[in-house]
Amino acid sequence: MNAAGTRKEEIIQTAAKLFKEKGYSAVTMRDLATEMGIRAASLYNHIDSKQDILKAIIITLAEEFTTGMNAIKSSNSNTIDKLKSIVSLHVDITTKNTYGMASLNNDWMHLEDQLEYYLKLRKTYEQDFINIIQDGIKSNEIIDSNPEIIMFSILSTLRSLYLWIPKKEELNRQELSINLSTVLINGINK
Amino acid sequence: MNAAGTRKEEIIQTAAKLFKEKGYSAVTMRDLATEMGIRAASLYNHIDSKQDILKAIIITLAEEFTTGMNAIKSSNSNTIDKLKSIVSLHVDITTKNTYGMASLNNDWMHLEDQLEYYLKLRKTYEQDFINIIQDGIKSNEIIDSNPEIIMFSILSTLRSLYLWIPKKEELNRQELSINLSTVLINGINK
DNA sequence: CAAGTAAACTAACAATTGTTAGTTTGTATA
DNA sequence: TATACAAACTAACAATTGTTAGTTTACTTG
Repeated sequence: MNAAGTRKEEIIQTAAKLFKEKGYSAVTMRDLATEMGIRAASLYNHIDSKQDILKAIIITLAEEFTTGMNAIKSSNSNTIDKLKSIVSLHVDITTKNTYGMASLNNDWMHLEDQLEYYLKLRKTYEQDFINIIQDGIKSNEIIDSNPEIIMFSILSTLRSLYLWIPKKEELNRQELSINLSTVLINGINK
Repeated sequence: MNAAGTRKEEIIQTAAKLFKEKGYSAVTMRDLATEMGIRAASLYNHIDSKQDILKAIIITLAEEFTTGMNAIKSSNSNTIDKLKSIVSLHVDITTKNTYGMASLNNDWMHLEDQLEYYLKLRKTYEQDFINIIQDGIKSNEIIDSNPEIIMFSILSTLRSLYLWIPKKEELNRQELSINLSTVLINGINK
């Protein structure tokens, strides 16, 4: 039983929560222990190092995004539907792990051994995203504007979801996903 | 001559650069001194504390945004033009101080004495932004969608500009501002 | 009951942290 | 030439950091 529900997983989730509030560097192992109601040394019965925690949080999420993107790009939907799927992917993952998304966005540079691997996953993700946009421009489905600006604009919003979702509990996932897609794709001009 | 060009200002700008790369907590006074080519203790001839540097970076920027927003909301432009002005405001400030924008976005929670003041400025800024959107919905200038989602979507993109502007040197400010306004306001659907 | 094990503990470490005190150096001004 | 001052320096501090070693506690299982 080395999956969810273990003590290690509890520690990682608690760490993610603290990392969201103060960032990886500002959270001490004693902070984390206090939050868990134990002593700092006791943490090491379950995890190898502080770095080990960060790695678990970030790499898990980055791989989820990679898996999701692979499914989307190999589907035979049109461009608009692919973009809507990307929005849903971010809403889903962020809803399930709001705390972890903060680390993914803000603390990836503190990865040590896994930094290169993370950067590779991110770069591939962004390239896949741009390819979808470029296909949509060629097929005349979306406006012929700078693909990087389009991606940047959408992705910035999706990457910031972790800041915003916790405050909007009344809005369910599907509803948020649809609203966001509308605003991002159709704009707000009347 | 206590403004730009002083040694203190050099230190603050260098600090902002390091803070962008690793975050406030992960940058030590010795890191900063090394980057300046001096010893850590020498920094204290010019600044009061590490916290003092963070305060200078963040509060200066936050007040620039407040000033800009006050000008926009008291203008008698229509909603679309006000939104375009907000885009320009962010592009301008971010272009002039890319490093500082990283601290504003990611290290505000490490403010001590000035935290409350910062939060007040931010809250007011967001409320002004929402008011502009709500006015635009009432006057039928923009679509009747959730105002918070609209603000969140636009503001997320604008707040992420600091990550993106340094990589796009060929694109000038005005061009970027126009492109972004188009995508954010009119969407990408054809 | 005996053995094993998960999970906590105390105590300590070497390194690093922000900061202070006091001093030296070089340059500009009176 | 004497004075002042900006800006660097060395040396040290008390506190905090991540981590290790070794031990104790309380269940669970054979």
